[in-house]
Amino acid sequence: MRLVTWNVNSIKQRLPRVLAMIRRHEPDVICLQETKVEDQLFPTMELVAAGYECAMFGQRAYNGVALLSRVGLKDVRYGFDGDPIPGQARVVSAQTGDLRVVCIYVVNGQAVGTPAYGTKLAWLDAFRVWMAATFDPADPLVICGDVNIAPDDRDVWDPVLWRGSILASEPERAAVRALEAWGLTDLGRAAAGDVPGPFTFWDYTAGAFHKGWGLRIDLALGTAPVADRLESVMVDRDERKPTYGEGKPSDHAPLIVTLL
DNA sequence: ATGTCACTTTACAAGTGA
Repeated sequence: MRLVTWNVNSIKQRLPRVLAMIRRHEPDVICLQETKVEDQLFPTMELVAAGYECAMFGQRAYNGVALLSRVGLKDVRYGFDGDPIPGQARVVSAQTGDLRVVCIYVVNGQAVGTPAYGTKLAWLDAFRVWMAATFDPADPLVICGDVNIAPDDRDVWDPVLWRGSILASEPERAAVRALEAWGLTDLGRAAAGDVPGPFTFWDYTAGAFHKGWGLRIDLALGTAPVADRLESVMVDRDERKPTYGEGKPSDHAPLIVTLL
């Protein structure tokens, strides 16, 4: 079983690269974030032609998530009970194969101390409460998505520069730990050990990718039955290269998780 | 820190969010 999670920053702009990624990695399940499109304009035909059933939860211009599977989707749920900002499309989940997959796009938060930052922390808490009330950590479940948090200093390119700032602040990191405490393992960190990264995001500005200024903010968090099946986790960094593939890159690269 | 991108609009440049 192979899963990919990828913040595509507009599925309309990124469709050729998504189709090429599918040919390269042949994932069973794909979690997309920042699709930025209403459901009726989602490229369902092209992805069905590629072999995937599609559950999309989108909106115009902002946010938007989608869950694609070539092993079937059952019990699809759109959003979550208790969402403090229910007008924003950020979570879609379903049963696929033997897994419950929860595709999430966490609030960015803009900057520490802003209203958006408060919304981010409130959203993360409400999401955790819903998860705990709805699912059982003894079951095979994985949360995949753009979490917009680098869990610790190994997940930022310059820990001193990033200390305390948005995406790396202690309250954000505590929110990830609270999710893990419910019964989830950070599969990317489990695979990498103490090696920094692997980064999944490089800012578009300042030549960040070329300079290695990356962050690991796209995560796959699995319950114990999933963590026990972990074979490998890798990042397809080629997808972040401007010269690779068709059209411009997203600012995120796909995270590929393979389970036994 | 700042070599960007995508989207939207009493649109054809500028604001917003990332």
